[in-house]
Amino acid sequence: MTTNRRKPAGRPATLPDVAREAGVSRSTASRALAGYGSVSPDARERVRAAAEKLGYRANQLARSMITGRTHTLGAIVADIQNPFFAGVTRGITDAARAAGYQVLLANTDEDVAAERAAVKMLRDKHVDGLIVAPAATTETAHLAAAHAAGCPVVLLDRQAPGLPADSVTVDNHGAAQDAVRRLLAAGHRRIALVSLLGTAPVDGAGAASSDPVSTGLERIEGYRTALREAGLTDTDTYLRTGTFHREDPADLTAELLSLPEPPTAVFATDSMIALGVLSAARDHGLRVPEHLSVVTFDDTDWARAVRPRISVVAQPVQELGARAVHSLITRIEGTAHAPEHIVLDTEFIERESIAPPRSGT
Amino acid sequence: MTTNRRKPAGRPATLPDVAREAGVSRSTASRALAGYGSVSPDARERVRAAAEKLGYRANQLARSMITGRTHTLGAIVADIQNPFFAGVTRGITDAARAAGYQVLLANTDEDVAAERAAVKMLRDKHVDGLIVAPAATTETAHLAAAHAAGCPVVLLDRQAPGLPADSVTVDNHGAAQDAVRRLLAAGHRRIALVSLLGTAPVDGAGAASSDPVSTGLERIEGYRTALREAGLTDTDTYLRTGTFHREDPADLTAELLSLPEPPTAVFATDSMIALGVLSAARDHGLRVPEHLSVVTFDDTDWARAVRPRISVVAQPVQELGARAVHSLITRIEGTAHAPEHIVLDTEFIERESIAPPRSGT
DNA sequence: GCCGGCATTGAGAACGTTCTCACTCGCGGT
DNA sequence: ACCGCGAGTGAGAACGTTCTCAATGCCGGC
Repeated sequence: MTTNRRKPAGRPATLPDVAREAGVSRSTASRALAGYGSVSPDARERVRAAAEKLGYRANQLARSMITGRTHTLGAIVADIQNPFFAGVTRGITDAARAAGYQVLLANTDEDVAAERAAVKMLRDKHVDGLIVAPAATTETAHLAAAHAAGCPVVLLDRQAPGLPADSVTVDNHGAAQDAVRRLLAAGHRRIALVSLLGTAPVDGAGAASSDPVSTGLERIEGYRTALREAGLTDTDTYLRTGTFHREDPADLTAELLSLPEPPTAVFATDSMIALGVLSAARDHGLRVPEHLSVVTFDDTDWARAVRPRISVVAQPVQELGARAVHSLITRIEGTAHAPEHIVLDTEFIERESIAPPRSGT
Repeated sequence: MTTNRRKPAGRPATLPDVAREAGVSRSTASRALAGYGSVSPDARERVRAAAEKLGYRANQLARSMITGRTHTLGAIVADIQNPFFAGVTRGITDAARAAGYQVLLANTDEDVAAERAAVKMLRDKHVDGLIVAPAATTETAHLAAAHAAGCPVVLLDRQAPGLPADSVTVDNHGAAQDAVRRLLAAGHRRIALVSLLGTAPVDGAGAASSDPVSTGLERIEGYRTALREAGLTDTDTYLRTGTFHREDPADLTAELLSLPEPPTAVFATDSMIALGVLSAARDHGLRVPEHLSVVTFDDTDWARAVRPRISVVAQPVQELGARAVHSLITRIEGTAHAPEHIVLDTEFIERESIAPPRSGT
């Protein structure tokens, strides 16, 4: 009974199949389905019916060959497991899908070489544009090249000075300054900052990382500004920065807490560092906020569920991703215009992790 | 001085450009670069040099048109912001990249319609295969269709009975049973389970969700088995299941804690539910583990940083993703074979969130 | 000297679309 | 009766590869 072998399809129906079924040419079928040019109502309906009957779905690869558009965006982030980037990625995929785009995802682990490789692969696949949280501020030749070659780039969360690309960030300096001010207002004077910056230097050269990312640096500057405002000139005594995959924030904190005059408050530059801080505090038998006040960037789900609930600088993570997508798509579909730098607002969420310092300073 | 306008390239170099530069035909250039057929050492070298000089990169779209392979995998998960899926996605992207594949990502929010739409888009883009954490157990026609049409599917974290697809899961029943046994061993008798299952039913029909996912069900069965083992026949008194986006795990827990005879221990079926449980416990002025013992699936970063540290059933999240990729790629590249069902081991990590119940049962 | 075989090569088709162009109608205006 | 025009249509090129196939040249064996 299955002798009729038209529809069952060994291979999926193509445009010629639809055209044949509808009794028109490929051109007319294409016009009818894509809705351009002019097609008689009759032909249009016959094509529609034929397409439906055969279960026709246009091959996007072939279409992309012609149009030069893949309707695919590349997203290059440091680590999807970091709640910040998870949220950002969520924002990206949702906004992209709403706009009719798909997202090709790549992790870099803050490694510039991995980022370069990712850009290469994504461009080979002809993504229409790139959303990148760059691993380094200065080594951005691959991004500049992509941009120049007509594959627009929008920077996410981080700036890259020389690059004529759009960017979507928050006011890290201001937000950090504000957070530290709150600690100062509670009476703290010995306020630490714990952060992780950049990747391990390639040459065994040095102490600091070779090329830290802008975000961390701005937060540190905000911290320093707040301290100076309060008349504290020695802004780096309690400043601890480590390197990704090398230092553990918990160790950095442990060292701080073992100081003769340990800090009474800690400012963590992201949620994963805050976890290390909390862990170290516990190991030292310190209670938050009685013995140690804690503030961190990023309002993760656990920050409002743990005891005490943690006061945080909340970033609009999903919106960050969504705005990046919109910037990118306007640039893809629109005309050339000067790079725009979108700066979104953060929100300080006061909870229970800040208290006045125990005894006097 | 820039009159020579060969290399500067208005458009990227194509194979004909390379062939011309090397003084050979397209065919030879293609053979030299792809490394098949036979090419003289001389020609091979000239082509290589020409390609390098022009900065030639093969257009993967065009290649895919011919070969029928895109070297792209589709990953369809419920919610990338859930740490479990974030970890799984990390495993997927890493394993895929190592194998020379890219990953197209889609979120479903546990919504079958969204899943269907995602499958459609991804197949239009001609992904070589699909990794899916299906939102429903029975509504899998779109997955079966993809599989039958030569777009292999591997199920991740969840089973779908009728589907002849590979799967990678953990032993949810056993792991849940083991976790509840630990609570029983600590002396608990009133042990609750809090879970979220399926999506809201489309018709306003009913109490329970229409088509819950296998994972949650298996965990519930494991819980029941453990209780029955211990001679507790009434296994559903403290069983609370809600619906995604409708019920809040914290509310479910709050209701349990307000019971005349409240549970002395709670088993959460994933980390986001555990957060709700913890939150509700805090709101009721209950301390963990003194007043309430807590165990959960998923070893997230915060579980070992908060006080008390939470005992968990750790799933090998990254490996789950990596194994799914490997299964999928062997099926893509290999010959047809019977569906294989990989079951990975979980590990119970004992920490500080379990204590004997306060007074008597 | 002839023939079989192998290495090397290039012409051209194919993949499934979109797009440009030229052609044929039918109709209304002059 | 003729022209112009617009709607509708189809032929064919184009996108940038891979792949099939036939042709060429060279070599050694007989």
